[in-house]
Amino acid sequence: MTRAILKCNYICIMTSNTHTSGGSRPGGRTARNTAAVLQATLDELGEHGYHGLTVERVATRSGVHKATVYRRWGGVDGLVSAALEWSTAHAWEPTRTGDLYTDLLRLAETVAQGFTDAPESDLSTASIAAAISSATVAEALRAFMADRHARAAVVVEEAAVRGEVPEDTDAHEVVRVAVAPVYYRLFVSREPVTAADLRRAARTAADAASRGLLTTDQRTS
Amino acid sequence: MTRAILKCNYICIMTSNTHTSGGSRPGGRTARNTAAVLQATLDELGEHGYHGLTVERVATRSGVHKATVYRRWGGVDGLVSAALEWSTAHAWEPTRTGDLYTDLLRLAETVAQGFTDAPESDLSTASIAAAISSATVAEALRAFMADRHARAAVVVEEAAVRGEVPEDTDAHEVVRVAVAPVYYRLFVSREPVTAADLRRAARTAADAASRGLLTTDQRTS
DNA sequence: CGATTGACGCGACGTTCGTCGCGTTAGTGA
DNA sequence: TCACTAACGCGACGAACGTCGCGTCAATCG
Repeated sequence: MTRAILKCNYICIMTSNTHTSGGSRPGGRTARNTAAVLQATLDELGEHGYHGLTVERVATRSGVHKATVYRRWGGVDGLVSAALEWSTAHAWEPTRTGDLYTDLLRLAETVAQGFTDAPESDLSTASIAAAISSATVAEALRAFMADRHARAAVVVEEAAVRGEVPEDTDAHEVVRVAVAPVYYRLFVSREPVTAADLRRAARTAADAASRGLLTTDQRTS
Repeated sequence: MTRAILKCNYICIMTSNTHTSGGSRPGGRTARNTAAVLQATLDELGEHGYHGLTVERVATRSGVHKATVYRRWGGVDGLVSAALEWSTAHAWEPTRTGDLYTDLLRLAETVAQGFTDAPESDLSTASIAAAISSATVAEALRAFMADRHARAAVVVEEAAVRGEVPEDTDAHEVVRVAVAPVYYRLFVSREPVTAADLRRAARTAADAASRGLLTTDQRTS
């Protein structure tokens, strides 16, 4: 399943994770192991989820010895963290349609799909879960989300240029208002996420922004 | 630590969990074990968090045998689920000040404190984490949140009566818009949650509601 | 091309987890 | 009060987890 994407991952990891070893010998075998292990981690996450993610299974599947995995990644959390950090390198761009509401709707749809349909949904969900227990994963998730936020903010800044929203609109806050309800339904209230919910979230964020409710100098009592 | 509250829990569990055994013998020993085990679960959650929650430790601390815990609760997820279901019974009421913004602010503050300062913060966090891996906990969390949502919606309905917001305002959506950013920062973007953030979330929800952006018949393209 | 040395493979070890069968205890109802 | 039986206590068991010491391999550099 999803062989094409996984193959892509394989190559990306091989070329981008030479720095992961950090030390003095980023040689071919180490990089090859890194690729195999992270690939196996993603596969295992897809089949058994975060709860069923085991170092022993990852080691067996990747062909790398168990002790090596423990030495280099420290355990399950380290594996998830490494996989998440790789995702940060995998650049992402928001779709820009020239209309703020539509852009935010695409954003919300991306989030919803990213935790349900998408091939990386298991990694995404695992990251949320692992970040609660592990400070390492929490930091990796924070960095990942900061990167995505910075990229997503572009759609709001362009809307400001077009005059759709005030100049001093807080782009990050607009993004938050648009996507937060999606995460809330997925992980907290456990309500289903319908297409109408996504539209409402995007509509609320866009309208609130255009009416100047989400400016940077908002002084709230 | 927090002995008074835990004592309260103890009594509540003893009296309210007679139905938990469900079957034909809700006798004194069973109820006593239930109280001891759930109490130990809360204590362990407070000391070691969800990641460090172990059936064996809960059994030892409660004085109930390990096999019994596995039989009745099935494992760690069952313990968290049972503790969460008890919390649902522990009725909660939102503070009502007569002003929608202030009420929503109190709501957001309650959420933020409920995951950081409060004595039950460990249970709350554990529930979010466990619900990702366990369908049982997910259902318990859904029921819990549905109850809280229904109770919180009152502040919006009263605002509608006062004329602060349109009659056809979607009370649940207003609550969602007010609290979702808090959860988002806590568990997803991993940003700090400041008092200003809480005020902004409440302000946005209150303003959006008063301007008719959150009505039930909102037809979004 | 050969020496160096960091990373890896290997197997064994102690620990913890979750399950099982059986004997005992203690609520329940006559 | 007494028999009944559901629930519990108990100890042992296999399996999986995570760690360790040691021998080997291969990437790097002279």
